Amino acid sequence: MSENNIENIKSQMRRGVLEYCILSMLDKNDAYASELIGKLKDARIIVVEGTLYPLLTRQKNQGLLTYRWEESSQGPPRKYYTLTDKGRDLLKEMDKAWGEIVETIDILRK
Amino acid sequence: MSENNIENIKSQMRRGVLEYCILSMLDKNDAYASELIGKLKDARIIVVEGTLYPLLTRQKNQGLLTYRWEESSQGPPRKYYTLTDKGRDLLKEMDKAWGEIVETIDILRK
DNA sequence: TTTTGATACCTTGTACCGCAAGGTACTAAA
DNA sequence: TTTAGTACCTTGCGGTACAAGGTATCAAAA
Repeated sequence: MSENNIENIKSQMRRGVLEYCILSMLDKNDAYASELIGKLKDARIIVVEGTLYPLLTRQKNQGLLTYRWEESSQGPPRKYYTLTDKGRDLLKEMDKAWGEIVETIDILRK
Repeated sequence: MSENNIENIKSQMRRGVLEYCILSMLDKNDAYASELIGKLKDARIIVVEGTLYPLLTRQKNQGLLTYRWEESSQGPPRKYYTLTDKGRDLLKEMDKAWGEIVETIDILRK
């Protein structure tokens, strides 16, 4: 119950930064969806497929990302996503917005 | 258009921390809704009434808050909210969760 | 005394988004 | 030829922020 509650809270907090995380990761390296999910899990940010796929599609439709298909040596082909210039610009704005929020919370908690 | 987009992003980011902000503020002082809205606005976290009132009611129903009515020298009576022990406990968990997320983003951005 | 402005409470309808669950398809190994 | 692993994607549901509109109290101005 309390477990459930805090999980819910964490999920809420993640909500706001998920887009930011995706763009951040793609800023460093192109990646495909399953890969991103794995990395986020490692970073203790749990995301399920039903969340990520629509998100990537949304970002692509907004012109923040593009993708290309690449064959895999094992398994089906992968859809590698790449940040566009527009995506990079937005990422910079997100950096600023994130910094502001962190700062604000810091002040509120003192 | 781009303006709109970044505002949306900020709104999303706020989304995850709003509950946390409310409990944090009430941890320091009892307060009533309009007062909280004002303080959040000062902290550059914009929240409208239609967001805050249901949120406070939700937190109250979860046993995180209680309230009492107090007369005002000018204007209608005010509903002062107070953190419960349960609310304080949850706040501690939120502190931890928030710290983790900030740390994670920090790593992802490097 | 009635109207206006400020303060404070609250609700309804809409849109968005994360999640659970389920589905398809390709490849390799058993 | 069936099973396991990988990778893609969609549908339905529930929760939540926001826009907009509504009610009530009090004090001061008209």
